[in-house]
Amino acid sequence: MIIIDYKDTRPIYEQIVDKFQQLILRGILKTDEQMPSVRMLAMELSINPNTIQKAYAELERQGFIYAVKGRGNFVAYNDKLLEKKKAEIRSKIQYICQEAAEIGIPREELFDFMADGRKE
Amino acid sequence: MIIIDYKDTRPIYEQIVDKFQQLILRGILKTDEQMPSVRMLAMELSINPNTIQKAYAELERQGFIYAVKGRGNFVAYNDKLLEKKKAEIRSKIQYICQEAAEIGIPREELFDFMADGRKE
Amino acid sequence: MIIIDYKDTRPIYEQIVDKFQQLILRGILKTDEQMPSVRMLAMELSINPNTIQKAYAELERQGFIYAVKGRGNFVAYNDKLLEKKKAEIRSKIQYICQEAAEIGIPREELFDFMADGRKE
Amino acid sequence: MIIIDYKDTRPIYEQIVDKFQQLILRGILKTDEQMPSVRMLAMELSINPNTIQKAYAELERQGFIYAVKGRGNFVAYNDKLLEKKKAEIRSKIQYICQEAAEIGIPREELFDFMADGRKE
DNA sequence: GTGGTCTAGACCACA
DNA sequence: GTGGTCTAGACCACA
Repeated sequence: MIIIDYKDTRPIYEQIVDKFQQLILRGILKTDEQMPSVRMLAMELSINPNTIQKAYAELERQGFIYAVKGRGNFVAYNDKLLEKKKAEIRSKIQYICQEAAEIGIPREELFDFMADGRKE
Repeated sequence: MIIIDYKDTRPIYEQIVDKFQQLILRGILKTDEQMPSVRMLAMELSINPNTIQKAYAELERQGFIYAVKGRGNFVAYNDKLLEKKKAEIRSKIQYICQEAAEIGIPREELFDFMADGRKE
Repeated sequence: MIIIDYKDTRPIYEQIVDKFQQLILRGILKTDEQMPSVRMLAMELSINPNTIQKAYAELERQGFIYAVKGRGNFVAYNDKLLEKKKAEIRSKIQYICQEAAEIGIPREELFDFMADGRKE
Repeated sequence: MIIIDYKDTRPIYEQIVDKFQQLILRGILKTDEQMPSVRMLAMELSINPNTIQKAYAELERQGFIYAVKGRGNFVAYNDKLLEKKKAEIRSKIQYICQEAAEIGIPREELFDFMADGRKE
């Protein structure tokens, strides 16, 4: 379910957070479904349990999961999560637009970049 | 000319690199114009000369400036730099598009995000 | 494995880069094998960690290794590296050939120089 | 006669030394001919007289010129200079051959590199 | 004065 | 423990 790309420049915990966000937002992990336990997942991925812990803490902070002491972590999907994630993406896009504007790239070209991506 | 944002999560040297890229790509710094000296800029920004050194080394590696020992650093603008920077931005946009696609955000919405940014 | 020659005029970090390039290109260090950690190697060679850091950053930039935060640096050998290194050597040879041509040394003599080296 | 390339990575004094070596070895500057004065050349090239001084000192050290106090610098060409320069080039070639050998490039390929250069 | 290299050592994020 | 960034400051080559 989760595959870590060690050649990815992003930290491992971030890759895990991203992956679970996708699984939850796309409905592959359903509300109240149990998340894999920290230890199991750490074993499965051969990584440090601390790293999973950090990823889960971040997912909880963002409202994607909730922890029940002694029982584990569970999916906490609700309608607002998608909105949050969208806002995040929106903010990233606008940051790049600004970067482009600062060196004089017209917005039309950015639209083209998006269209290009579709074909690849 | 250069302002460091200590709230920015990016390292200082990277902020400096970005800022000079803009100044050069926008033509504010002209070809063969002398860059501020490592020591002077370090003093002006109250940061360590090594940090400026690192930023300048990166700019040189990317082809934005060239160093002449004992004389200083100079702007090395050439036509391909803008193309390179565009390719970089294009790649970032497509990465985000993919991220959006993975959670089911239609591309039309991304276009809207771009349009929004224009008004702000 | 790595020996620094203090009589060498080249900077230390460059000697380290060269040495690791050799070890990787000759296959002595295999793909995905872990590099010695920055601190360990610094201790072993009795030089400053920053210098190793600089060498590793350069090796990463050239595509010889990749860094994973919190885990270490790993060999990233790929087929193109040898080609790149060859192109570098080719360029050096042609530079010297030109130097020789400028003072009227016939190319045949240069071939002899190469042959001489074989016996030494 | 002398043109400095500020985009050349080599130091200016070295470019000057190289250029005069060529002029002398090719016989364009004849034995006992007077060299341009340090000040004149510095003015002409718009560079620091110290730099010319350093270049001339190096040329003298290598036996290419000799200084007469109060009169100037003069060309000291003799048969051994060409031999010296050849030995220098020979040494550079053999260094590169060794570098190539260390990563397993067969000597035949180096011969090809030389041949290639001829056509370009 | 100008850039480049290096040391010594701190502090942070990540695993 | 591991890499990455940064400071403070020295020393060298070059102009």
